[in-house]
Amino acid sequence: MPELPEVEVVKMSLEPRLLGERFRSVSVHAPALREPLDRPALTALQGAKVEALRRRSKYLLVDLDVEKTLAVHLGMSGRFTVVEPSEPRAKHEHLAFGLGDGSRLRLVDPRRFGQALVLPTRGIESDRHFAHLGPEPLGADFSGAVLAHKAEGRRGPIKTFLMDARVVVGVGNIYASEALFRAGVSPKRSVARVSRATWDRVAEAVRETLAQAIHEGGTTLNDFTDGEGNAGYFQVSLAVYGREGEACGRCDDRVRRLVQANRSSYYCSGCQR
DNA sequence: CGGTGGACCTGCTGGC
DNA sequence: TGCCAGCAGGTCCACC
Repeated sequence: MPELPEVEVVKMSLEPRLLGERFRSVSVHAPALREPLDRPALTALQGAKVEALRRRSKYLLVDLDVEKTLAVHLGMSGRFTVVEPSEPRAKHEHLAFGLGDGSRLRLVDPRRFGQALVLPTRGIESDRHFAHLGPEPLGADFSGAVLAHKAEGRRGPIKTFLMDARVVVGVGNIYASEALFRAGVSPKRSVARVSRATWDRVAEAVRETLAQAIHEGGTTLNDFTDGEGNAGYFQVSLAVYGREGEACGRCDDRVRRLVQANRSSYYCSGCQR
């Protein structure tokens, strides 16, 4: 489900709802997501007040007034939403925080690839989950020059390269295909054969694709929603992802699918070289 | 050393 | 209708 745009959309939608709220209660229902949940650390957040919401990579960061940050990763199937008090516990509701009016902030994640970590707010960047991460694609530290530099001495296809969080964070399987279509670059192209000017085009395409997806509320393929349960609509704007066999909107070719590093890539061989 | 394949999990869809 | 294979938005790690 969630790549950078989806996490950003969840963050923005939860912000007005959570800022200044206190966690009146904490319920931990699952022993583990990707990692075992730290039940004592999570339950110790009872009474803490939300001071800020941030995003780093695909992690949603909830800064609390006890010098702790709740870091939530949605994995493939996670949903982090506020629901009414009357809403019954969902089948895969692994974690929930009671709020002042009786509603609750809950993490539902059927596949359990997500994470919920309690980390010290100060120095969170040096935590093992964050230390290796590359630049934010929508930040000032990301550019064609950075991509060109990181590609030096590397081999392999550009699509896999863009999905490497050490290179740039937040670009997952959907937006890697979409950005490469926008840039007119084949997902099969070796990073060793990309010119400096093309790296600039790729960096720009990544930025534009992600920014547009955020603007359109993220991509809802199956069940993604923001923090209030609203679906996104970028799926309507997808040019190639999930469109194998359909006509390319830009030339007379048809969209093809191939598998790279065990993931489906979608592209148009007519306009992507 | 870097890149790929498999593993982790549940649920849905399509073919027989 | 049932069963099974294949696939799904992420990430880590063993193995070439």
